[in-house]
Amino acid sequence: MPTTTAGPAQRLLDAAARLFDREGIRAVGIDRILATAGVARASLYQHYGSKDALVTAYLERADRNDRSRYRQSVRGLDDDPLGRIRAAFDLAAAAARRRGYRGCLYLNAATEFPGPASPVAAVVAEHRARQRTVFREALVQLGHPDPDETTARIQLVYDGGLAGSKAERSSEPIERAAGLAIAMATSS
Amino acid sequence: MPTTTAGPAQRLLDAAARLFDREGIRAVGIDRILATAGVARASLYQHYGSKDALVTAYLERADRNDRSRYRQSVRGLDDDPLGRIRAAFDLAAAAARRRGYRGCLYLNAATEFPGPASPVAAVVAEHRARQRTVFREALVQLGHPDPDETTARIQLVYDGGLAGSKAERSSEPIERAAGLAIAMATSS
DNA sequence: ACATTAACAGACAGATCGGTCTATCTGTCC
DNA sequence: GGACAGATAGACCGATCTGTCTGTTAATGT
Repeated sequence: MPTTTAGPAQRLLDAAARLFDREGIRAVGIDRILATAGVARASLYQHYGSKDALVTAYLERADRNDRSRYRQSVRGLDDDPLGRIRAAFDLAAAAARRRGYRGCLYLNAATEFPGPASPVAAVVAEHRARQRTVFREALVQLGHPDPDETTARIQLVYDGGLAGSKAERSSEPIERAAGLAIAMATSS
Repeated sequence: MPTTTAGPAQRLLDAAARLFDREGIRAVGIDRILATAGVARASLYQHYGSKDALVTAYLERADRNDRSRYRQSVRGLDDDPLGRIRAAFDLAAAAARRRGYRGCLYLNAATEFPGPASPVAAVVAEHRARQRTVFREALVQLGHPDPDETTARIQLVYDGGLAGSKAERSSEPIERAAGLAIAMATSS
């Protein structure tokens, strides 16, 4: 059995991710996704039930992928907390260097689907909480005197870096944010 | 002649701003705007020609309003550059304290209308350039040794503050950003 | 060989989208 | 009073939206 081609559910998610990332969620209709994925209309509703459900599935998979990429890039850095912080920013910087970078995928989704009750709000909050945990654990391991405040500051420059890189279409802001974050983490 | 009620053009802009700010641009259709403004369909196309044109008019008016609010809040601060920086952040913090705050209006618009060719991209870029000028002039007046890099850093934390306040639905991030910006501006 | 299942194609429904049009009404200026 | 400009209401257009439905085809397991 040579690799079976990816099933419809997978292909739908792949297509949705590509289109959502490039053009935004509301701007992309079901038909575009179906055509891109080469999947029948009925299959989408069979597997996901609605576009909204597909959207949250897309966000959740993105979060899973981000987490796995991060885990892979910090392999062997258990004793290098600063390296882990740097790795988190490096991943963001790599994303920002890609053509057509549109900034933080989660904040973008929150922009298109406002309201705390929205299912996307939960995914976004979870993503950010995990992100904070990464920073905080590194700071604690570094013996930083004020890990809470510094975690908040690092997330601040992280957010600003992504927003700036999006607006200026340059990786410079997120790289500058990385430098500031490292400085914050190592200062007194 | 007692104040004539605002004309259709004005009412349309008011209604569009209210709805766009709360729900996003793509999420709001023409009909909702017309109903909210109490304006006839033809009047919208008479005055603006298209929804896209209304959107850019909305952005441009927001920018004008922001600028005027800033100018008013720095009246008398010609010799207090630090006060001007603080004023800029205070305005943002006041906005972040309002219920249903959705973050930077311009970045949100850029999210919904990606593409450097989009007419909103120009308005966003202009807004950000003017913002940088405010910071930079204050830093120069302060005699800061590296106004360029510091301007970039202040905009970084400004962006991060707005993004964080949006995501966390709290004014805390933008207030933290204000503190960092002041520190950056006053440090050697 | 046959039943079951999953995916397929595509028609269809109802709503809404942005945008155009006609026709009526209201006020103002001459 | 009569022309005119601007605003009104609302029908209408084609396109597109999400979602449902019918029917067919292909693969699977027993």
